[in-house]
Amino acid sequence: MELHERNKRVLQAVIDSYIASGAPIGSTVLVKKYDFGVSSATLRNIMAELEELGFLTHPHTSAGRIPTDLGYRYYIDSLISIKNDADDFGDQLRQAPPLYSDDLHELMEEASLFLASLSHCAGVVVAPSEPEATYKHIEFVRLRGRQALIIFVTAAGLVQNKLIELDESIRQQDLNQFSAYLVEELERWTLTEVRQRLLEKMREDKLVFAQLMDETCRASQEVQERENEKVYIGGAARMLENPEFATVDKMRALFKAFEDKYKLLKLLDRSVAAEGIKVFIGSENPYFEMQGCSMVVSNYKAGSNVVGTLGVIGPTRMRYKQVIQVVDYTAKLLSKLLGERFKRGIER
Amino acid sequence: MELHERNKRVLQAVIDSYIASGAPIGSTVLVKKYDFGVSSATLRNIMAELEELGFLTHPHTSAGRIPTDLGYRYYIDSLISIKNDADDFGDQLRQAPPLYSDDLHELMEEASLFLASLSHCAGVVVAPSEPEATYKHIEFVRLRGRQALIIFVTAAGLVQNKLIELDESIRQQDLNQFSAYLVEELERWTLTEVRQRLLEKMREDKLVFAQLMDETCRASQEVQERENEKVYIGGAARMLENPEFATVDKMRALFKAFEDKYKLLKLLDRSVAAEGIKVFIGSENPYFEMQGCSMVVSNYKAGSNVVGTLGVIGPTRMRYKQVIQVVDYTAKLLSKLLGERFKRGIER
DNA sequence: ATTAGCACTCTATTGTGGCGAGTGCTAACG
DNA sequence: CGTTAGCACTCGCCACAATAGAGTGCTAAT
Repeated sequence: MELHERNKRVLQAVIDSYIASGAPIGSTVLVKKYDFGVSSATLRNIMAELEELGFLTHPHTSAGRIPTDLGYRYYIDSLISIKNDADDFGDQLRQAPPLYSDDLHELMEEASLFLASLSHCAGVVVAPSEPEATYKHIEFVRLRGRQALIIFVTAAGLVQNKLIELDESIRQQDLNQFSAYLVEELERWTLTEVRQRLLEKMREDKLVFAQLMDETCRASQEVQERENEKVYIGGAARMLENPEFATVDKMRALFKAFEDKYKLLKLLDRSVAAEGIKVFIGSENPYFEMQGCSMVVSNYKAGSNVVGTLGVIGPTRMRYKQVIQVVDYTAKLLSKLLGERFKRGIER
Repeated sequence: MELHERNKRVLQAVIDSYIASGAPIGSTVLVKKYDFGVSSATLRNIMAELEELGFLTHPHTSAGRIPTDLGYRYYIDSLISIKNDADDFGDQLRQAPPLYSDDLHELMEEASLFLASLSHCAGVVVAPSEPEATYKHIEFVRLRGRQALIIFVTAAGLVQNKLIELDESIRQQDLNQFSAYLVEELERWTLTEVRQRLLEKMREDKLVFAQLMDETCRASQEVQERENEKVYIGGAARMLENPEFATVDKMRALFKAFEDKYKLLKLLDRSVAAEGIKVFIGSENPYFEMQGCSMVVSNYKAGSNVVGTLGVIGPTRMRYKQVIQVVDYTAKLLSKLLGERFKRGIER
């Protein structure tokens, strides 16, 4: 769909103004704020045209225009040109306090808060999912009685643990030996492969470690599933700063939606495949039935692999230009941190 | 302060009704709902008396009575008798889905959500703080280059980790040996004591492990501090169900307050000393300047030691009878879980 | 001490009219 | 034909008034 140059500029002006003020934009306001060289009557004609095309609407007869979802879509796809724009956000981004935690969980949480504070929306980070069983280390620690802790250290330096029941006959010494064996094998094979090899090798041998191996695989899987379900939502209260959520019902609906992390996860996972920034406007996201919300999401990597998704959820009327920069910057920042720290581990 | 029996009953009736309905209670309502055997005029006199004593107030001349903070205080201290009451909550509590996670972090989060869902308020759990350095296991895992992960397993089965820089000259084999040495010593001594002994023993020996030991102590301290700052807030959105937070400003203030976890921590820590349930009504809690909020808190234990605090934050007009039961039950439940699982570890 | 009765107070709700912003349409203009 | 000035019309917003209703406080009687 191609518009005349002037109409494009009008559409952009309306959306810019509306994003800035939150109030419907009338023709006279445009005349005063922008220099189109035409009268308000002409602008009215243009706006009527844009409305007919579905880019604008107005809440009632005697109100100014506001963008439709389609209008925002066109705005995002064709009208935003960050380069030329005065509102480059880079300086502020670089001045923001960086992420510093060395604990991966905390790092994710920091990232979500970072996103939130810079975008004035809710920040969302989906925990990194690593390819199956790329462990750097596996350790068994006996607690009391039959209970023991199995500890996994992933290639990315993430430490996970799970409580298991262990046969009393297995001594800590055996465990250490088994752990050492595993660690060595994991240099070359994945956990399931190791299991396969171990079973073959042991067919004639005693089967005491076979059970332990199964237990380990099961624990690994469970721990990984648990990890994959993690979604960090930071600064949800930031959303309340926006006047669109000024009614109690809207707020309540919003927080209800945030509580259902699983749905959110599904929604975000959809975007994991393609790289780059993606913007979902209002009704465009089917799972998230929250009205009037948009998402700006991107992927982050560890080394050369895409491992997770992060982004921002805010009102459809958000400062896309800035938010897109924030999300992009954060994704790159997180990728850099993960890459720097654990490059070797991940790339193997 | 002793009231006449009848006046007590009136005060209780007013507060019960107000908690149930949220609207100011008039004299005629009381006559209809309760059987005091007196007319509304007498009740008006009684209520005027109670107001003079500071237990009740009314928002404007032609409105019914609502409790003051002092009124609630008297209600909590003298009028609540759970035993006799029909609204025993025990059955519902026992029917609630239990806490099941074996990961301590998740267990805390589950507990906070458990509190929230049963109380319809926000649930808060302060992470357990264990006495200094009661570790069950310490492990070193080399990542790439100088980086290594140091992993602590506390007596309660909590796994903590911290990234450290390590001299390249130290081989993984040395690390394993050192770890084995530490684990053995930790059976009898705390980490700082081990450090002391090691330094004495090594004075003449090579000092390579002294540095590692220092690093370990520092990491331990940092990890512990990090742990002690953890506050789990579950179901904050539950608060929105209460009509008192129907205005946007209240909501915003509330969530702002929740975001400042540090203040909350301070507030909750104050109650760690004494055992049993405590109720802080409205303005009684100085740090938490949120108007119209009360807290019901208790401690939980691991074995015989008090290790943490948990509770509920909600509107001053909350169902104290139920909430007190919920908090008590949850505290005992969590204590039981921790005690069962890690009894031997903690008690050593 | 308790009660019935009544005047009084204050809130919440509903209805009304005026104001202002902004549109859509028409007719005139270059 | 695109642009513009002018004007009637629509609708939300706000202030104001009128009304109904709930509940109190006081007084006098029991």
